[in-house]
Amino acid sequence: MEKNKEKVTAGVKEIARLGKVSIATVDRVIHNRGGVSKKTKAKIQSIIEKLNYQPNVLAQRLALTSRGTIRLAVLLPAISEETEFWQAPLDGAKQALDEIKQYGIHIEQFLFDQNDQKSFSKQVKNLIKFKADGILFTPTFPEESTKLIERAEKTGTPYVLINADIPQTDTLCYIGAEIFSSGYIAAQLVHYCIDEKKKVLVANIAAEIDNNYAILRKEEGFMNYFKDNNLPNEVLSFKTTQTSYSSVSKRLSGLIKKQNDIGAILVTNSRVSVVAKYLESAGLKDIILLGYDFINENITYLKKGFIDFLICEKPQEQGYRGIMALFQYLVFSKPMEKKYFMPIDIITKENYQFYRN
Amino acid sequence: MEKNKEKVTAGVKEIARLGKVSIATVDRVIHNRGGVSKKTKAKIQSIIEKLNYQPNVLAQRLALTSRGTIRLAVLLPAISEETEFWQAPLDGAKQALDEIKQYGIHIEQFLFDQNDQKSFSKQVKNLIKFKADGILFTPTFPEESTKLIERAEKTGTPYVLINADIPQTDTLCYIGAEIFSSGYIAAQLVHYCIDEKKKVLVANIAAEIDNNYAILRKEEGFMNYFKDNNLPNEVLSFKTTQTSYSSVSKRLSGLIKKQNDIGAILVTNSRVSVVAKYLESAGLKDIILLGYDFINENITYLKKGFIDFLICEKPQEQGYRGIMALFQYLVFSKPMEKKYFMPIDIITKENYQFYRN
DNA sequence: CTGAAAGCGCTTACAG
DNA sequence: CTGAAAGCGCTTACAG
Repeated sequence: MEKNKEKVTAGVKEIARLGKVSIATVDRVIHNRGGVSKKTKAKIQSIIEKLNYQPNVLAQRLALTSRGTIRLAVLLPAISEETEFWQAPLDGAKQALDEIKQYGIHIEQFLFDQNDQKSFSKQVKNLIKFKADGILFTPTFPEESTKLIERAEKTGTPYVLINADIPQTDTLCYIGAEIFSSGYIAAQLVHYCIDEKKKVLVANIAAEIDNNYAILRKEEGFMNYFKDNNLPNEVLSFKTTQTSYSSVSKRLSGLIKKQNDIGAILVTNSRVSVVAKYLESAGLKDIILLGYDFINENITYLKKGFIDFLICEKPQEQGYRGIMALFQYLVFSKPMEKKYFMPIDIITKENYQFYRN
Repeated sequence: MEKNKEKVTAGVKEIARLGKVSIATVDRVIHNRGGVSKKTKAKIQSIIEKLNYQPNVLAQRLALTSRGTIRLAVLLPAISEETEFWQAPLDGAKQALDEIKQYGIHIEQFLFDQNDQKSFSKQVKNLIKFKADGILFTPTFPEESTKLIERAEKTGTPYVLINADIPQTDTLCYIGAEIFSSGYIAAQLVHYCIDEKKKVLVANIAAEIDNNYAILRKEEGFMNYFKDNNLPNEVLSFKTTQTSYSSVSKRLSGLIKKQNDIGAILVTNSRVSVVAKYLESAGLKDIILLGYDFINENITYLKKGFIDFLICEKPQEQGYRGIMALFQYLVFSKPMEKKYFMPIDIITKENYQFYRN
């Protein structure tokens, strides 16, 4: 390999030489640590600017290695029979950990039952006992989450919300989709796929609905598309807190028998596979079915042709970015972005095999 | 911040201590550099395994900083009036450079006119003169590209192809979409959006078509979807090497007057905005229009509703990943993936604002 | 075949 | 307010 020997960037040493000071002083100026005379500070700053100095991140990190472990807490729903969705953010967090564990990062998991508020509260308590340096979580239960946030702000602990934000709250950092849009675009797809005379069914299948901001907001986005575009399609609503297949299929079949002109069904969360299973058993191939999340059961029905579109928001990347944001913030004081909106991906039978969660 | 002082991972020093050798010897064993007695080597290896030693990448890189500059060459089409598409991979390469320039990486650009084979050949010559340590390029002209590859393989220079592969050639590393699928999925969308009685038009608008593998392969994918699914839609073909608006619009309007039942048009590359402009001027709002690439002109017509779907394959990320792969390969001997398929993204009016190229 | 020492660019006690 | 020195974990001449 042919190589040059010239330096690409000047370092603290060079700045110190030009400024006729020690590198310790240069470091003080760079990081505004104080204890430097105005005159020296100005001189060094001007040199830094002239040289367009860029710190060597490698060396920075290396020098900090000995500082001890940083403890991050992850508070997310456990995966359940109902859905494996939450595996993805956890995988993302682990992937991040692999990249940064060398720098003394430790992650502790606090998993709760997403249908049980008490289990959430309990894990919040454990988390507080753990005294994390940073927190990654999803606000499944808004009230308890708000308490956690208040506590974190009091102790100055940085935190990142993923997957869903808390409405009307000024959270430190949210990484996830703009949920309204994520419902809105589902409606656009329906609009492309069905006739104006057909009816549309919105199905909310979750143990907890009224308190579930993500579901409500998605539905809102969905309905608004029809309003905004003056579409004449009749939109029906279907809600159930009984998420088992037997219960859902029974209620669905009753509804579909009454309403004969349903052209499309949107399931507002990852439980779309339950509906797909019903459509398969009932032989209803012509209804366009849309839902959320790239999980195995859903992919199965996507392949079979019973699910037509899955909308996904890279949950794994959300976990990954969340941990990385905390890391960068804690180690390099890098400010966190208030809102980092993930892309809203459209997955079909023909592109799912290339998708990266 | 609460912190632990315990080490997460043992380093070479600890291994040296346990093995009663110097760290230089440990290093020799780790990297198989030779010059170590069998006995010592075995001893050290067993310690390394027992400790599950993971090298500190930071320190590795830092120690290599002084080794001099690595020179990477980027060979891509220049952006032109015709299309700004190639800005994205270049931006990606620059983004990668920002992250790694501290480690002595230099990038030289060789831009050519994608409608002029001679300009490609000329830049290949310049590139060879440059004596790059690694090459990132797109094989716009397959024959010349093959020559470049042969030369690179002879000199042992690693190279990465982006955006399009060379068919039937065993290239070292390809980063981009599976192009056939990228046409196939366009057909799926058409299938969802139009009636069986409607006709479909495939438009190839490019100065060079017969030699353009990407366009041909996309069209193949598109046609195959209709075949595979026994769709009755008549598929018409439209080809022109005159890419200007005046020429395209004239020919299109002639064709559309003759064929009155066109329900959808697919443009096989980024020139879809030209067709959109025509549809706008002709007031043809009901024709579904699909094309490729997230570029400004296309987004404009997406917003206006004349383009319905854009299919994108993250060109910026392709450039980014390409440079990173070369960097990792040259600096850390990390083997390159033979094929890294990008996701095939579907962009509409309602999700484009969250897209990350 | 092996080791002592210098260096990568930064941060951090510590001394003055 | 300022500087000399040690250290982060690794690599690399150089000496033996």
